[in-house]
Amino acid sequence: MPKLGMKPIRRRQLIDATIAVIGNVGFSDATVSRIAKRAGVSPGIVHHYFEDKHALLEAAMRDLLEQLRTAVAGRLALAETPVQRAEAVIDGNFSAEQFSREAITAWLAFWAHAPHDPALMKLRRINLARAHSNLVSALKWVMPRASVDDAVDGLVALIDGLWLRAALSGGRPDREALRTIARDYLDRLIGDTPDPPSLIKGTTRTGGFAWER
Amino acid sequence: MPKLGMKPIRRRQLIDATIAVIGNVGFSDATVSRIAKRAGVSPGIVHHYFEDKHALLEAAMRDLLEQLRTAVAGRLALAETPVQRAEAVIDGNFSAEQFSREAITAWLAFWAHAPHDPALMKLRRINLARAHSNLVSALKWVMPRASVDDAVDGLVALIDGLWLRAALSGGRPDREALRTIARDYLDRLIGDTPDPPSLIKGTTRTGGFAWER
Amino acid sequence: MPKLGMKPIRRRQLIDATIAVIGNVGFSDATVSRIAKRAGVSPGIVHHYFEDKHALLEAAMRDLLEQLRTAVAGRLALAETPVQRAEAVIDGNFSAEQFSREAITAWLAFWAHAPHDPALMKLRRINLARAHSNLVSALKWVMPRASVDDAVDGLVALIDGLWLRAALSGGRPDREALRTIARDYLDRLIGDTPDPPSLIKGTTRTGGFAWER
Amino acid sequence: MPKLGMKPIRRRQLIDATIAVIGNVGFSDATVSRIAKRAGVSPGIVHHYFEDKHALLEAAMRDLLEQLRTAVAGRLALAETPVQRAEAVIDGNFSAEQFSREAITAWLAFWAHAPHDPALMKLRRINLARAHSNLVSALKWVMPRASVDDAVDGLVALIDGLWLRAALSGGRPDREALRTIARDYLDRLIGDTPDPPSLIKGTTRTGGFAWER
DNA sequence: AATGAATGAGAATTCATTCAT
DNA sequence: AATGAATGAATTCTCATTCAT
Repeated sequence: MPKLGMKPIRRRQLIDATIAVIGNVGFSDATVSRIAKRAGVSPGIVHHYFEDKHALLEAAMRDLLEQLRTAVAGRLALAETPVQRAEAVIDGNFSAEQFSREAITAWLAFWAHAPHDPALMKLRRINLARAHSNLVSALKWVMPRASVDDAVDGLVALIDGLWLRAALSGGRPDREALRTIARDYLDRLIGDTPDPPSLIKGTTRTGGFAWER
Repeated sequence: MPKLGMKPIRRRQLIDATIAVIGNVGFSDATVSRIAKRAGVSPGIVHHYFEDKHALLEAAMRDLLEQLRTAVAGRLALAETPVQRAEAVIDGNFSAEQFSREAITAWLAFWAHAPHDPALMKLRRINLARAHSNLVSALKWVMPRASVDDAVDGLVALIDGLWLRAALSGGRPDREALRTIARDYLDRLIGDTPDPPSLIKGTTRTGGFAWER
Repeated sequence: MPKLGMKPIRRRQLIDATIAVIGNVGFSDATVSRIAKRAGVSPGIVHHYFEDKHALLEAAMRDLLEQLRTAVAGRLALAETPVQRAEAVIDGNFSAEQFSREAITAWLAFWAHAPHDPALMKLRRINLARAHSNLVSALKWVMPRASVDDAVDGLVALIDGLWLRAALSGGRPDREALRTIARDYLDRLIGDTPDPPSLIKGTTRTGGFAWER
Repeated sequence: MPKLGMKPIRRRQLIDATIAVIGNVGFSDATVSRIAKRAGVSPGIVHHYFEDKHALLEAAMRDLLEQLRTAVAGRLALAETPVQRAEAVIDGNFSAEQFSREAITAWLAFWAHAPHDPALMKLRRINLARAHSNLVSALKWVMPRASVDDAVDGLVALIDGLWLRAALSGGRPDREALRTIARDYLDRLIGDTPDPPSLIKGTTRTGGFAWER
């Protein structure tokens, strides 16, 4: 007798288990059996809910990125100035939800595998494009146009590098310290340019800077 | 076909092949057979020269780090000022020798596996400590003592993040662009503090800064 | 093809196949593949039912000893006098169930391997202790106490030696002839001491011998 | 430059190493490499002195049996009466030369493998025939003809069984105790039949027994 | 004579996937 | 829907044997 509506439940269990297992034993030892056991189901059932192992891995990576997107989006919605928008991106990346050890380690495992997996690479591109877009749309107001691209590249790289460090440091990562480093970099990038009041959300921008759009 | 003293030759061949294969197909698909084929030897011989697969992998990672160390050390030897020393670290990290696609991808694969492999983790720690030491000993002369640690953490993370980006971007990585971003971060960290003339190698330091040692 | 509750069935099949294969080709050529083929299953499934090859071998040896134990125990239950108890041990060891060529040869293979395998050695000790205990508890009534231990050691050794001979003689072993030799040794050990009537099961012992307890 | 006369030296080294290795790690783990290492030579050289691994194993078994033959023969030469001849066989089997732990364990390993190796089986047959012949020629003078065969079979089996016990007991085997058990069995077999004086070596037999030849 | 490099077959074991129930 | 039995391919590693030096 088929239980109805199991699909989303099982998929979620399996995705969570996948991230946990990859985080705990690494990509190459994340076997279907181990994942199934962690999810509390039999190994056979996995292929009922996912085409194959690869589809499960991809769904897990997708899920990880979706969580990140949500964390950033939530903060972006509250930001009122360009600088706050950039800070929202940073804060989202170092929010507690993202920053479990398992998740960070899994994230690293996925990226390491991406060069050999077009589907993961595609996710990476989408993810990167979103981060870029968010940061460019914020920083372009507070720095010379010509500097924005490099600044964004640097900021994204720094965030990634800090995640890498978190994944590779023993013990639980110190989110605050890492975030502070990223925030500091942001500060240095925008120099002492003040957040132009005219850019505050909801107001009409009247004044202007040389590098404004 | 020489029959004596093959050990160093074969070990080098196998290490190179390991890095290449990991770079090309990833950590989990880097089988002993594939590595042997790439090295042009039979699979069986691998265990003649390495205790087991793990020993080979570790030797390969060690080799990768040794290459990096050499690249940095060579540049450090030529540096005359603290700032030049910091630049030497950056430049060594983005030198052409290090920056083959295969090597970068392998590097990422190793780090992703490190959390599950004490031997790799140990290498990571040694490597990190060296980078820190090099940068601290340079930056402490050109910025307030209290800022040095965070600055170094940030710089190391940025470099790692830029490598990550290189590993994950299609096509061949643009070393110059990446290096420029790192150099720019360095500039921002030390502000407009000029390299104190008194610190130039070989001269006697007479003047002083608040944060000098 | 039943799909549930296969465990006991498969384990038995595999144990039987193991004994047969060891009996036929010897310990060193008893590969998992051969055993699986003999059991009519795929090589892979073996590890579904046994932790590893060693666990399978140990289970097989255990099974062999358990069969022997049962054969002896059944006969002991029917014995009414000390001498009959000793004879029960002998008869159990030469009963038809035990004495297939394959089983005897496998038995020898196991003992030969035991010095290098603590698990087998432990089984040997348990097995030996049981045989000793059975024989001591019988012989102590019919011979001087001081002679019992050596007598038991001799009897056990003779039985083992006769098994060895059976394993090493071509053709099918002549159980009867071998048993007769062991029985004769027993007779000589107890001399013409009659089974003391008083010791017959269920009767009260009234008379006495110097060596009675 | 070929060293002359290495052949017997190397063969002996390799045979001794083979027995030692089999005694220490068992038949299935006695690899050519291990044996070569134990003998202090390179693995390749083994095939210079022995056709193949099997030839080496056979030579080792042959050597073991030859040692036993010598030990018995030496004692037989000194025996003057039938009983002494039987005792010589027993004593030879429990002489110190034979009774190293390694040798006994190797002996057991060889017999366990014999059923699957015609060459070993042949050695076994030769060995057995010699023991039988020696014992029959002794015992026929001191017991009824009809009993001799069974008596010999029993004595041989007991000796084998005591070796088995020695191989399987921890610690160093107690030669004396084991020999005593075998001697006692012999005593019981021949009963109180005295060694007929007329049979003493070098004398002429005049009297007679019912079972004399 | 001797080494140790090299091969290739075969060992145990793992694992994604399929399938009968 | 779910299980766990089953397969067969692939993986790491071992080993007897051969061979260039």
